[in-house]
Amino acid sequence: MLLRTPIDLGSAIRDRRRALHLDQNELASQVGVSRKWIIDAEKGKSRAEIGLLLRTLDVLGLRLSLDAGGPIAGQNMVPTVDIDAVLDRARGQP
Amino acid sequence: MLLRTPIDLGSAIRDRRRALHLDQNELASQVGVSRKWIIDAEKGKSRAEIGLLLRTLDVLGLRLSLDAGGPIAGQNMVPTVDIDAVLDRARGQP
DNA sequence: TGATTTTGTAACCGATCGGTGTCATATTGG
DNA sequence: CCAATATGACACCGATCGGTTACAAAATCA
Repeated sequence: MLLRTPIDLGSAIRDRRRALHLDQNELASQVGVSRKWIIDAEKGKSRAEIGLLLRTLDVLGLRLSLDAGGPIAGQNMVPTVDIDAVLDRARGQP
Repeated sequence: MLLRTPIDLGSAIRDRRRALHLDQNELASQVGVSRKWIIDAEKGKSRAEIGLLLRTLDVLGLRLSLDAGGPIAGQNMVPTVDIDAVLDRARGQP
């Protein structure tokens, strides 16, 4: 699943918690946070701490992976060329 | 790349920022945060807000994906069986 | 249906956030 | 070498965090 917003993350947490048949209290105590925090996180709180979120995903058996946005769906097309190398080569041949 | 800790995330942010030849000020203004925040985030601050982090990854053209931990490296082996279905079936045959 | 469990909301609190500004220390370029 | 740029660290501030407690609403189940 692709994560774009905190709401995506919250939904994933809630779905996974339910799939594992855990209530908010169980999850909270396993993660080491209050039930209030779980509620907010599942609502997609944008100011939630990354550390607590990572611990939550770990407890839920969810893995986060990071990679450069592909050219297909990428709204951030980034060239792979090494600009410095290109310039250095250009300067070497005046 | 696999993300386990906020430090992993911070390193990825720094590496990507440098690969794009952005300084901390450039990145900060594009993300809409202070340079102080970029410094802390790259250091792997565990209490950084998820919302700002997601915006940062977006600016850097990095994508986050989430999936259930596989059985190979998984320290959280979770059975796929639907316990409720199993129990319902058991009750159906007394 | 009634009883139990689960979930949502609110107020209060100390702790910590992120922004701003400044200065010192690398690091880079000529 | 010096100058310019980039990075790190610090103090100060208002805003907001997450924890706690309590109560109400909703969902679940016999």
